[in-house]
Amino acid sequence: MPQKPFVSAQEVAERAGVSRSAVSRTFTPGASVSPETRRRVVEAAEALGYHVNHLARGLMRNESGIVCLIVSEMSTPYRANLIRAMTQQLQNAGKIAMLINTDRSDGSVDLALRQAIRYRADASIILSGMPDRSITQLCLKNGQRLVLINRDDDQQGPLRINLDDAEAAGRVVTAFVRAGCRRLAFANSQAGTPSLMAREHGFVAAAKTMGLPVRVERHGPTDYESGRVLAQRLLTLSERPDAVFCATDLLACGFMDAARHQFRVAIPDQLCVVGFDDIEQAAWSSYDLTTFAQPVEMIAREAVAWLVNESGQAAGDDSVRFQPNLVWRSSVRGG
Amino acid sequence: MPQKPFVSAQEVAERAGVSRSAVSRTFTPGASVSPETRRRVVEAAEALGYHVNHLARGLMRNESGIVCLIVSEMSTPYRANLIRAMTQQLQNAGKIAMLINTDRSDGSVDLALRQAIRYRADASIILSGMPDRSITQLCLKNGQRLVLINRDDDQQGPLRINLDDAEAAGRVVTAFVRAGCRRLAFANSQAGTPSLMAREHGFVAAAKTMGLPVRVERHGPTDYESGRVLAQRLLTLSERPDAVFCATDLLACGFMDAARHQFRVAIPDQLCVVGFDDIEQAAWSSYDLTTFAQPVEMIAREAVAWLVNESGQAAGDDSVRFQPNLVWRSSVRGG
DNA sequence: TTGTATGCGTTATCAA
DNA sequence: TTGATAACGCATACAA
Repeated sequence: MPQKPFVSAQEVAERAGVSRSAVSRTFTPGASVSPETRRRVVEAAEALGYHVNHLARGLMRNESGIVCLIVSEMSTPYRANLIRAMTQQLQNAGKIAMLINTDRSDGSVDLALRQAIRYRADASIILSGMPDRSITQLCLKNGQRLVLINRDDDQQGPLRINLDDAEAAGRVVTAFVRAGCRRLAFANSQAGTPSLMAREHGFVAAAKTMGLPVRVERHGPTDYESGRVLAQRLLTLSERPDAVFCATDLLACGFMDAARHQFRVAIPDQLCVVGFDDIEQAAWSSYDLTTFAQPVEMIAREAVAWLVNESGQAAGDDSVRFQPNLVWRSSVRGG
Repeated sequence: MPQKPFVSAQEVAERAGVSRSAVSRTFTPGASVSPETRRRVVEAAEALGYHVNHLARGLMRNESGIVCLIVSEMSTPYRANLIRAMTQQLQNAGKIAMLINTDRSDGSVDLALRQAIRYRADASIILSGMPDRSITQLCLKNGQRLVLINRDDDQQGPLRINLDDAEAAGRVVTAFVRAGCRRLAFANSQAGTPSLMAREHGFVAAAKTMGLPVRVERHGPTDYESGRVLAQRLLTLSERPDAVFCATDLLACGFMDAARHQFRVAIPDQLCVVGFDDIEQAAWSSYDLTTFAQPVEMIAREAVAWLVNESGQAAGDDSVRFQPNLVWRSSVRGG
């Protein structure tokens, strides 16, 4: 039950013996105010503990400075790292991040966007889930900018940042073949997101052109435990694969652990493994996993640069595509 | 350069043929409005795509619904998990999280709190760093609630949530002794935060009462790489330790990897290891680390419950203490 | 239950 | 450069 604890520009003005406008101008970059007036205002503000009310400022300027980050499973290494990069870039650009967790229900991405509208966020960045078309249209109509990361949607209006998953997956086939592998497998979750499916299809397609069949297995959520289950499925086959491409590093870690500790499979001697994301753990020496590095910093930079760009929304093609970098480590022979 | 894209209550009122107040009341829980009026308002709002402006509402009510999360190194497993739990709990309580990254400079916690004040956040939750006393006083004076997680500060006013680190550390000595270990070591970073130091001191003190000396080593930031370095230091001693308590799981993972892969030390046969935090990776079978589980969900629940609690700030003693749970795994003999 | 009028803390406009 | 005044969108005291 808050009273009126915050000090207003009015009070500062009175103490400094100037008008509210003078106070406002003092805290508005690029406004004209005399050095003497500024000094008195700053002094009074300091003494009173005055801070500009961004709620009111946002109301006036119709620009809150808020950018919504909409994300599920935010504690997984890749997501957490992306959030870190995003908040940092946003702050550098003078914006502030509002974080919305969509772990609960399925329509919660829409709910999150509604929340973004209520707080008059200047923009929303969607890291997971797919919003309904009607709600994205509502955002855009309300002048709110939208960024979709790895969503691979074909909607016009939002900025779409994607990786070339299929092309990357193709490179894995080449690597496996060079390492002398012939019995390929793909380990995926059942999440079915565009990125994951693109990796799967890209891998299968590239293998097909080389005349190699691929055993595809899918299971559960995209996490460590699913990786273990997938290893149990693939390593108990009569025809055991000698190379596995896991859709993410988390799956790969689980897969490798089960392969080594449960099935006594030597990596890379008996089995080559490749992951995706280059999470921190991939570099840990227990895994030393060959994987694709997502250009997290570039993604964040690109997204924020587009958001703060004043040139309307017509910046030509609002779609950016990055090539993930293959990081060679010891989970694949040769290299 | 946003125009006037958002639809206001005024427009809804006109379309519904009622007054602005009627619209306001329709969206204010517990306000008196007739079913018929409500129906017409809701219909008009739906058609126009109206959403209450929380900036304006916050201005009126002097309550923004915003809670600031101030955190550094937010992509580390423990922090990321705490952020996830916090955002979830906040949303359940009808609040929204604003995330501020303080990775950059040292005074940035103060800067973050200033930002929180500017957005008139109802509360701030500090997960890392120590704010200056003057700035916390400013927050409190402005009616903003403050929660300090694992900061172990003695300030009055904020809610302080802490673990009993020292007591937990004492239990590790007992476990090591039971496992037959005699040459104890403590591996710490140079961060010097209250939690880490409490673990160190608690461990050393408990060992002393049992007449056992402890080799303490500190190095770098609190991460995986430091764990490796610490292993290099401790495992090249002429008198090699047979038990190591690492201040965090991240340090422990690095330590174990270096111990096994670089020094061919068998865990737990030749060396017992205990960590702290129970991050997800601690349960991965490459580590299977005995460690202390932080009650993350309870911490988040407690913090949010205190924040939304209407009963002034005089809820007696604003300090909560949790006992971390020792999770037994295979990095310690016996168990 | 409904409408009218007032105020929340800003910034933008305009005249001085 | 400065100050008075009008918005911004909403909630609420009060009168009807």
